[in-house]
Amino acid sequence: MAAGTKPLRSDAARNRDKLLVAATQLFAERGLDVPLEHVARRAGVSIGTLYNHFPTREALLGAVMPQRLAVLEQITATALADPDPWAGFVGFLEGLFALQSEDLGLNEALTQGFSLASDVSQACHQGFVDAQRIIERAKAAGRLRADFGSQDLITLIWAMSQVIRESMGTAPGAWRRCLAFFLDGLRAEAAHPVPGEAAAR
Amino acid sequence: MAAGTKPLRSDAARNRDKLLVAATQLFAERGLDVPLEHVARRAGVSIGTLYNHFPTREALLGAVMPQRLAVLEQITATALADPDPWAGFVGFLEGLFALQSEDLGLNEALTQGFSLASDVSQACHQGFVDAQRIIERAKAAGRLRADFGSQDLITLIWAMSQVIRESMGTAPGAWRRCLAFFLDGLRAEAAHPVPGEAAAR
DNA sequence: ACAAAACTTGAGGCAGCCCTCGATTTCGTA
DNA sequence: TACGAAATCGAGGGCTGCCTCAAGTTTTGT
Repeated sequence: MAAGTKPLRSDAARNRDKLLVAATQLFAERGLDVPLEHVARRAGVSIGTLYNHFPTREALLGAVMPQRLAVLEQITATALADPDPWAGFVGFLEGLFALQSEDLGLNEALTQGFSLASDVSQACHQGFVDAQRIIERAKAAGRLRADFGSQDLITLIWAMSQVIRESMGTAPGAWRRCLAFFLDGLRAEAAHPVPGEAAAR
Repeated sequence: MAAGTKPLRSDAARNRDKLLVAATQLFAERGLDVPLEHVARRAGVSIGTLYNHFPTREALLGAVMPQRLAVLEQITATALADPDPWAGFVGFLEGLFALQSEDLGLNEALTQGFSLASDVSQACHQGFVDAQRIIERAKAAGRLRADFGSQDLITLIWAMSQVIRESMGTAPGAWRRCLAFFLDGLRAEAAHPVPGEAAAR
């Protein structure tokens, strides 16, 4: 597709694909810190080959994560299409966290978020632009409390990511209960004055 | 005090103290995974000596953390002494999280919580027994939502711990805003029906 | 002042993970 | 088929952190 890069030799293309598949699986199962040797082994390829295709871990991440993050776009679109802005907002969060509960790597990527490879960080930022529209719409409808900003969404993601990680093994789905509590505090009618303006960054 | 253990030679006792001080500092600064070599170095002692006194990392944690966790008892007592049960509940949470924001090791210990050395886990469990009374009192007063259980407190700790860790560097204190949102969802009058019964464990 | 007991020391072995590079194999083409 | 370029392989060197133990040092009681 892209003209910039020369076509790979057939075996090289095959190996690259096997590496992407293995990396996608292992990042999802074990998180972003999985040893690259494990990725190579699952791909049935030597560690040297892995480094041939992806000279750094970030390069591999950059090839794998954007695909996974793209699923979020679908969720965002569905949320914006919902006639009820509040239901859209809630649906967005549930979709986002459900995704995180199936993919530890995605969970970690969204937590550490923007400090990662430019590809990943790029995709994250784009996602947040869209998310902002969901937030604004729910606020405009008078359902989401007015003092909830997009930095608060990031904070919420930090919080829920951890809940998801901790409960993954013993009680998957427990995060839904936590989210329900949190949402009750985000309704406009629940709002009490809050200290300090939205956090930094 | 305890009769079980023989008195240490004076230099040994001195070194043990230096190790405890160094460990307390470094756990607080760098978290529970800090290399034990660093602890030994800060104590001005060789790594072998550290292992003499504390044969495992858990032993060192067991000697350091209970002291830190004891601070919580004071906070709990203050909370229970508050004439307003809701204010006591809120004060307890604010005290707990303020403590966590000053001590990364304590933060991690409370997150990983019960899977640690028996000493630490012991102290955690005791703390939760007390916390339960704070919760019950606030519920009885009709201020805390009735479906909030002590497992939900653990979940809340998971959530807030992460928020604290992530915002430590850039925006210390940002967690207060998040907590305020969450508290607005915990008031009795904010409660909407919530899915599933309290999570496992 | 001395010897035995208590304690300290730090080099060194182990393990996991990172990454490189020269030898070898495979592919595409003429 | 045979050749050169492209790609693969995996042993090995580097690093960090864990933990041990034989040799050396300090304290203590007499």
